[in-house]
Amino acid sequence: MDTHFSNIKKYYQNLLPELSEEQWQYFQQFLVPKTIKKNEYLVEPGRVCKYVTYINKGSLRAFNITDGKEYALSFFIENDYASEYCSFLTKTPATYFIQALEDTEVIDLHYDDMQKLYREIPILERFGRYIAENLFILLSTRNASLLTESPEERYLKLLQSNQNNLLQRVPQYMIASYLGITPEALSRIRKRLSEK
Amino acid sequence: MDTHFSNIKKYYQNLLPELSEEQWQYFQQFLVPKTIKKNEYLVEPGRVCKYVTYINKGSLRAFNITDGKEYALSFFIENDYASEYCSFLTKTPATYFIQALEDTEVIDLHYDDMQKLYREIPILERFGRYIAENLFILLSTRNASLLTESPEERYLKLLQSNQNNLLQRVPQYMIASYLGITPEALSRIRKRLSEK
DNA sequence: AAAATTTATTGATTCAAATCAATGCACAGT
DNA sequence: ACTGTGCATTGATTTGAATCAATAAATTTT
Repeated sequence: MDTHFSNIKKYYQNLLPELSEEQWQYFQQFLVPKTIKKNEYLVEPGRVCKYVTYINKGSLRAFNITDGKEYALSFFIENDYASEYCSFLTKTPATYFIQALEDTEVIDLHYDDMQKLYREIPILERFGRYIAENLFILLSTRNASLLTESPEERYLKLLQSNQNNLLQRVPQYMIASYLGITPEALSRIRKRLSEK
Repeated sequence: MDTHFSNIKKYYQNLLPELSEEQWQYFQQFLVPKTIKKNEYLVEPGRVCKYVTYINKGSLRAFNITDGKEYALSFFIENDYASEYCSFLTKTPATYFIQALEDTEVIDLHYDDMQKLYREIPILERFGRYIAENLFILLSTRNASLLTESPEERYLKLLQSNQNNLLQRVPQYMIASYLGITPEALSRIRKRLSEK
């Protein structure tokens, strides 16, 4: 089996056991593997994001720049789908960057192919639904957290969950901006916590 | 035609023109109209949210209480779907309240019926996908706003959009908590703006 | 219409994080 | 090994919003 596709195949089979081998083979034609070098962009503001991009290996971050300051919106790691999904869905220009944090192997699926596949393999609608539902769940949590928790609480929760060693793989200033604070503020929070 | 269902039917037909009249009739059986009196709860933390609830007339707000303080997560108005959708999707206990801001006419659809309908009328999967996608888009915007904008900017944007006169229908202290600030802070922002 | 309750405004003070600035540290390239 | 660049820490100061407290205005109840 093509090693490029073994992870993504597992991903689909897990979410969608109904998908037959023939359907998968058909689907696979539309998947385009590529690599993104460290610091290169998968998505840039102003351009419509035309792909959903499965991550085989590596990591990316989504961020925007407002008044010269960077704000990390999310991170993506192995087995995630990275996309400026709002732009993708509405065909409007992306509002943020998605950038590789390291050399990253991904698999693209084009918007038009995805729509075509929805028509041809209706069960994939369910897949699209799961994707959107999961993204919604993720964002809901983050939203409640930004609204009701202090930066310190947010940091502690991130520490606890620490998905795929994100904290070890991502520079601290990006974590800070993900938490909605400055690098200095995060440094002080860490100091405060270590003194306890 | 039953007046209860004319709005929701339009809603579905708009989003899903493929849906036949027979399919609609079948679907309609599972819709349960009810009314919620002002200040009553549609959803309460700790209980699993088993319905998605279409709003025919009226409004609701989602909020949680942390350290005795209320935080408004979102508002729902006519032609919205109100639900603690994370709880609904994952069958886990709701984490916040949804409360009627006025006497409100709604139409419930039960989780089990929805799953059943997905199997029986596959095209409805697409509907579920649209719902989740739209919720995701809404939350993305809010998220970026909470992360990158000042309270004053957030208030100005809310003023500009002012969906369905939300600002006229909702007390100021709830708007404040939606913006992530105290009522006092919002009062001062308004004063500052009016002095310009 | 009066009373009671809820909501909004204003002022004084406190507090947490941003900002500004300097230094220290670590790793990458030469 | 040396140099440069990017990242993290620490300190001093400023700033914007929270908090506490009092009053005023608006709504609801009786």
